[in-house]
Amino acid sequence: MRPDDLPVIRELELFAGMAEDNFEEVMQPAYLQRFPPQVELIAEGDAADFLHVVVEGSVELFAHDNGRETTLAIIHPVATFILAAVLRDAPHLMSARTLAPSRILMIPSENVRAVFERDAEFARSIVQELSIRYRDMAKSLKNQKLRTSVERLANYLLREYEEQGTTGIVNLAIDKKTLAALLGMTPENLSRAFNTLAPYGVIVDGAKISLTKVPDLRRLAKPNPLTDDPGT
Amino acid sequence: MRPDDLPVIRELELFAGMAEDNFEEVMQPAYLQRFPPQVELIAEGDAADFLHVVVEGSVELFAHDNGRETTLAIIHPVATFILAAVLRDAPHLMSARTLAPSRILMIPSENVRAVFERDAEFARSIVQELSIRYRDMAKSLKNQKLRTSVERLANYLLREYEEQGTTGIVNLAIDKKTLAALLGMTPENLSRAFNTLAPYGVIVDGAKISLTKVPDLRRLAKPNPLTDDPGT
DNA sequence: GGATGGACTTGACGGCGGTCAAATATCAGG
DNA sequence: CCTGATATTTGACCGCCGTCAAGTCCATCC
Repeated sequence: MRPDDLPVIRELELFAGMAEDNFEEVMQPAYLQRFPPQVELIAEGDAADFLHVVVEGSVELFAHDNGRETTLAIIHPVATFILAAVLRDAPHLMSARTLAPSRILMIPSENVRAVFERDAEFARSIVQELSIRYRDMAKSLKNQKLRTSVERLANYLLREYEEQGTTGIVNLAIDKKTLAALLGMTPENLSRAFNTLAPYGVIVDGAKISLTKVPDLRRLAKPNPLTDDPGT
Repeated sequence: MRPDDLPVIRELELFAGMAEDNFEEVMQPAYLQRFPPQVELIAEGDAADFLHVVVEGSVELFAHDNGRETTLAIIHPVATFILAAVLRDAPHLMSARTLAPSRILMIPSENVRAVFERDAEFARSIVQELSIRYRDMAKSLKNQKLRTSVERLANYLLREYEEQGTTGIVNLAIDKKTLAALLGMTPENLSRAFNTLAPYGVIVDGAKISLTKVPDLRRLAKPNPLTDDPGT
């Protein structure tokens, strides 16, 4: 592990409050590994042996059922994933693969659980993290059940627009195929959804999306903090 | 509160492990109230002032966006709901209404949070509860994104079939309109979905559903523990 | 028993979104 | 710069599912 990685991880909400020696105990057996893109880190049904932290790159959480596959979330640095499975010592409900070249920190589950037992501050952080994850999942379900695919795309673009600093340009961090799966549609349909949004000032140039009529787009999307705002 | 209610609540996973005096501290300011059907207990956006426990009856969790409404879950006794909002002291993402005449226990959020701070066993239980809720939500999202409406209905029937003791009869505990919203479709479409399942031995008589060809139905539904099994 | 209202079903129709196939664009190697 | 592989777009078509409207069924209340 590079010496300058540890402080970044230490500053994660999840680890920020815990006692120093407990932090060391959790990190000591952990190891940081580099992965090329498209490596499957976790398969649905596997035991949750490690808590994962994306230190660099990005990770897609996806799942299968019948022959179909869908994307449930994209994890960007620095963030943890699959906490719930680790805490319950239960099989993973989702698979995970790297999207970009990534560095992943892997902490043995038993160490996480052991320190959770005796560090009250860490327990508190875990509860907050889990609550956020639960609420994000609830928002995704609302998004999926209550909106059409065009509305989901419009809201996604507006969210990225805010996060990327409200310049007129949104850069898609993931390829369109993955975006389609995340938004719950096929790549063909995503392409058509972009065309549908053209009259609302959405101009597509590869991964670079220009938004020239944000108020119009907002009127169409009707964003709702109780469905869209992540991490609250 | 009736004297025989307390032991039932005490036995909930969430409260079972905590110290007796802490349990009393949580329960002392709580109050148990009776509600007729179709009363809105919570509205989306409200502050989470109370942790709720369904002691008797049933409660529907639902949400709005644009003009649309959908059902996200049905809570049966004895179980808590909206834990995550309480723990984060954040606005509710979902509304809640009684479906049947119900008795609801309401525990002030601050008391829950206060005891959480100092009862490690209670903290542990909360983490387990939250993890289960998170995973159930993830399963719902998979169910919704990866299955057609007929498949969702078939899997719902098979789950009820198991829970109701694998007699050939499944009794719908909720009306068809609510079931349709829970499964993410319109009442009209639910009606058609039942017809579609007729060749698979699904016979509808009001709220009484007979399953006469369970193996056939199972072949169609392809149930998957990682999508269907609740509470793991 | 008949009337009233709500729950549920059925039919007609249309649109959203999926599938399949082909065209086009993009990009990494050579 | 060329080439194959991959990503994306487009067109044709169709099925699933939503909407609207009109039944039908059923429980409840005179």
